Amino acid sequence: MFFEIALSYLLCIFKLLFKTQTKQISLFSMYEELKYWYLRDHKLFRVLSFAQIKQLCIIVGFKKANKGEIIYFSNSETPRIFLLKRGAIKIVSLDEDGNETIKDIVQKGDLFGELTLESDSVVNEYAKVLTDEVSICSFLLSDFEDLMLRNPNLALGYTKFVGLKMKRLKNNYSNLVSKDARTRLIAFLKDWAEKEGVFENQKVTLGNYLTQNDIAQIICTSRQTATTLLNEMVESGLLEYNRKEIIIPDISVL
Amino acid sequence: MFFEIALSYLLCIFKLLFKTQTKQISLFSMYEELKYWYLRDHKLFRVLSFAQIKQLCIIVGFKKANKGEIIYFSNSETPRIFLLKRGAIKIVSLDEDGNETIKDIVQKGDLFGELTLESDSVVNEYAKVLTDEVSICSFLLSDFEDLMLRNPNLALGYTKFVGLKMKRLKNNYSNLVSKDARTRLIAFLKDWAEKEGVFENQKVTLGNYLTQNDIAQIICTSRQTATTLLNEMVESGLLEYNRKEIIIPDISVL
DNA sequence: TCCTGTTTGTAAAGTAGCCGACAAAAGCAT
DNA sequence: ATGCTTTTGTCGGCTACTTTACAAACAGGA
Repeated sequence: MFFEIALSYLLCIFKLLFKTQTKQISLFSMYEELKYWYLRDHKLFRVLSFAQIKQLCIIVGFKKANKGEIIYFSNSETPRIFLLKRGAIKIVSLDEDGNETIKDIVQKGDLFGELTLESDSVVNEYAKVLTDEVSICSFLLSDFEDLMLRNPNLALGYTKFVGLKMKRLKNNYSNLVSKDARTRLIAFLKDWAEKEGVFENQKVTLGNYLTQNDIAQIICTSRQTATTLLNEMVESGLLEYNRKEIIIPDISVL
Repeated sequence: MFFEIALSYLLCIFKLLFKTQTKQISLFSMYEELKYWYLRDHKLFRVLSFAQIKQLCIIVGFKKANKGEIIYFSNSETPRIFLLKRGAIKIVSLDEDGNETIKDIVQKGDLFGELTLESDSVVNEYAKVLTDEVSICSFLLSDFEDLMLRNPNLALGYTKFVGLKMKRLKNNYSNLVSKDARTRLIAFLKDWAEKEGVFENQKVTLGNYLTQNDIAQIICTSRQTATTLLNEMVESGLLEYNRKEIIIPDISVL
């Protein structure tokens, strides 16, 4: 098993600081430091200075969870935005008829939660942990709004970020309308490869934390169809597939 | 042919002003006045004061067009945001295979264009005028960004606005995934009624500027299916339908 | 190790909605 | 009116998918 990333970060910073300037560094300030790094490496917050982030202290929660765990985050008393620091989760929504659909796969470094800045109580969403373990930090929507009001650059950046999400969704939408399941599967695999794949020339290796059922839901088809398509692709040599990893021998011919 | 709306508006204001206070009002300042009102009645800009809007002068273009006209706006040299002042248009996108899909129906008071603040040259979109005539004004994306940087409140408001669009799209998406064509048609009609319908108790009247083909594209089905469904609904008394208007006798039973 | 729940594989039957084809109706310009 | 274009109505065949159903393979805990 691995240590919590927060801990390792802390340790690292701790060591460094001890060597150079042990005196006035309290544990509290190290905690602040940590928050800084957590936010710091999200591109959204790059526009802010070190001092600014430190000052703001908007992170109010850390959380760690293991595979299979379910994290409820919608209709919470106080709306929050979450930042996934490690691992991957899926956002699942339960509609009135009781069937669950995958809204999104959130990976390391991604934000999720009330991204539209308006909490709507109607939707019933929760997150399910896909990887061995995840760590998540969160801040209050209201704090974030204040922060944006004081930093128009951040607001602009955030708007573009939401815009990007929107563009992706639009793309999925038009795929769903005009392309068949096979094409959608290929598009999804390419996407996934681009985001997380390890490239060796044309060969791409993906750590596979999705079941075929997950994949099916993402590309909006039935589990059986997804299974058949995947096996067909394995058959024709486009793919190597098992529960642990997916290898695409040559992504250019996918 | 009709005159440019800007011109006619100008003329109108011009006349009025001449009667009351001819002295210090220059033509320039009247033009400013006009811009003010155009922006003013979009809720997004309510956070700005009269003086602020006047100062900003971000509107750079007016345009008027008639039914059936096509307005190209994507991949223009300088990215803009447009504000539809009157009428309705559809945003159509042409994909690589040459089939056109309706991206959006834009009604009076709505914004369209590079809403995500990032121009992407990939998509090939244009607008087609649906109503007898429309008037449109536009401003430069860069001006708008500057404006937001100076008015964080506006930036926040805009983000929420984009978020709302996103929410709508998400909703459509999940309808498309889990509901059949009939349900989608009903959902669309309800939506439309809410946005533009004239209510008399449970009876709603809609000015119909869409062809059945348009409707079909909006709910993502074939024209034939849409036609059949509509006729079925007329048959069963849920609807009165003709090319000019749609009447829903009782929206509660739709 | 076995046992149990989850995930994957496969087949057959059923179906919503697409597509092509054609005709009638409506709108529009001359 | 007269033609010409767009829109609407209707039919049947077709197909990509869903659903149901069951079995094999796997994974993880006791």
